[in-house]
Amino acid sequence: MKNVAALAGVGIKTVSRVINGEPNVSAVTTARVRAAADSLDFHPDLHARNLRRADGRSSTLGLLVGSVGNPFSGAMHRAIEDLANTRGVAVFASSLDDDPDREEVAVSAFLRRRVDGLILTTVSKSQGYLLPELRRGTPLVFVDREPAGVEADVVVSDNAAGAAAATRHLLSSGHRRIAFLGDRTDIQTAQERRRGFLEELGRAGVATADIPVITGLHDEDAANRALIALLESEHPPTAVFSSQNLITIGAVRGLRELGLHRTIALVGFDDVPLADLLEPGITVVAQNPSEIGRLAAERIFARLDGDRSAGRTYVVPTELITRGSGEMRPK
Amino acid sequence: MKNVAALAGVGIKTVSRVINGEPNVSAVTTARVRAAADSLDFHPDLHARNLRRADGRSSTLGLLVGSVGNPFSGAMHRAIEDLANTRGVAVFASSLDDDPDREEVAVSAFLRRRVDGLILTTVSKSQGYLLPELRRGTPLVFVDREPAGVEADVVVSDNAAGAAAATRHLLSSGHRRIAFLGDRTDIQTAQERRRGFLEELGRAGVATADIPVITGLHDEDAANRALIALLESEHPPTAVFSSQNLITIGAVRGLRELGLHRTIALVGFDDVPLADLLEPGITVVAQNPSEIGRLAAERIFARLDGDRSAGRTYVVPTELITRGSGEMRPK
DNA sequence: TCCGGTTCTGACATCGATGTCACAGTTTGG
DNA sequence: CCAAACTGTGACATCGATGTCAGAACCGGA
Repeated sequence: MKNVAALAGVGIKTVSRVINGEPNVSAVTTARVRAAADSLDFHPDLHARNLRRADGRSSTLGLLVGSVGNPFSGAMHRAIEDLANTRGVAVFASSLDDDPDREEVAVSAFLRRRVDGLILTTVSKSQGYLLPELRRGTPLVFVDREPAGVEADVVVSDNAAGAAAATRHLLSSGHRRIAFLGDRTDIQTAQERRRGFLEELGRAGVATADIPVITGLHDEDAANRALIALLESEHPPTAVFSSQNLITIGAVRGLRELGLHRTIALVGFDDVPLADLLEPGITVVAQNPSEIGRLAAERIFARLDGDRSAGRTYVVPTELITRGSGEMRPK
Repeated sequence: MKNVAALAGVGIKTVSRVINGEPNVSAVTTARVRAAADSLDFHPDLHARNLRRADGRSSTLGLLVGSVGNPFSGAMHRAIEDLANTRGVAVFASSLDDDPDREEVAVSAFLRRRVDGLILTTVSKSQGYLLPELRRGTPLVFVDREPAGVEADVVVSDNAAGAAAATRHLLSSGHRRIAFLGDRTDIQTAQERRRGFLEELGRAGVATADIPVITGLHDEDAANRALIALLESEHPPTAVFSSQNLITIGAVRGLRELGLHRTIALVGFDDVPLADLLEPGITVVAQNPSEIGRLAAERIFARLDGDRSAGRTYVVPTELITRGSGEMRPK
């Protein structure tokens, strides 16, 4: 900026005025400054500006997700970006791989960069470490999973209700022996989905004692192996509820390997790409990651705009999409 | 930092020394400063540091992709993030939706934030506007598509060779009338793939005059409709080469709608999730987005570490994965 | 005891911008 | 015609950190 000022033969403050469109600069001066800035390819330093500015905003958001490589996170990220873009806010994203140790490190990296707000998919046991930051006024929104030990805005899918709907769907086709394939139990949504599943069975009067409930599956392979073992056991289920997309894919592979994909019913939680082109198509309870992202960003910006209301939980509904795999009746 | 210094009863420079692990601070003072910093939940301001620091690095990278919601970009993003993480560098990502107007705006937003390097998927006609930045020493890596008017590192898939391999594969099954479904011709990779396709036909001595070459398809729907029109025409092709993943999906849907998915051969460029579970499985020429991302990040950091060699183009090989759809012979 | 060399520490300028304020020159209104 | 108000401009402090430098306290050796 100093260089621009020197080249234009004006004071740096006048350059600042031109760059920021402040009034009271003559047309001639403005033109001279513009020309100088262009010829030097000048881009104002947002961080330096932020340092002095009254509101101290960095026009930056931090996003913590499972992995930026996963479609659910990607869709959320995109929705957040779209809203942030309209305000000139840039988004940092960081992948956690559901590893609690990385959570606090990643948050700290964002805080050091003075993000205006944080949108996070929780992994660790407690988010108490965020309390000082919350008190400092940094808007916080938890997405996909509910936090522990912090009161803030939360945007989640209706996990229990979605799981219940999936279960009800299988029950209504006459299934009674429905296997549950679940993710690691330290993941909050995994618990919720299991709860929804079991409660729905309870409501239907199905004894849950000998229902196969398998948890701790965190990838395709584990799900695949678990399902095969189950189907080869003495009392195989007639239907399967796979409570996460990778698990669903693992389950589909397992069913195909045993040639049972037209025999055993399957409903998955979370949509899977191309699920409609498989034979049979995979029936799923779909989440709405774009809507989750959009809402989260909306909350952040509302807080930045001065909303001081108490933290609220926003529940985004899930949708049962029937495609064939979930409508087969028990043999 | 001033507050920490006051609370610990030392000068701010001493706090700076403790935070940065500089030598010559007594154990007692260090402990006092640490305690004060903890009790105030102090996070040093990276931007302020960056302002004064000799190297002027912001520990930040800018990434421009098609869309953070698309799996190809996601995989690339993830690989870049993983490498960046090992150096404490955070990554900004921005989606362009292949819209040239957004490119320069997004780059400018990154430049204002003083990113240490830029990794970009080019959309606009010319990247000449980046020359001043390049001269200034900001490392630039172009990924997926080659730039125009700028000499820098480039990491791309072997588009022409991949397309040629796909074409060869179809030719070897006896197909002669192979349709080409392509993306917008202003996208550089789309051109390359078309070139690879046509050249391979030429090498095989197939007259390209009456080969259906359709371009300008940018989404599933357009591809779907184009293929259906083609198959219902007077001289339908016996095989299809769909040169991009959304086009492949649209083509698969088209074939199914007409009941021709076991009759017309199909090879796609770019892998598609769950392609192996379809019937028939989709034969594709797969790219390696993780490797592209990894290489790009590696180049950026090499430049930051002082590599001054001339810009080079790195070509990441593609891989033909046969799954059924590409191995059907013409009827 | 005194000297030179460490070790520890803080005052101050600085990075690139903005906020405040003072000041000169130009209008405007009575 | 002069005071008041407005317009256009730049000097300087400031944001939160680090780099420089100088000074105080302490050390060991002659």
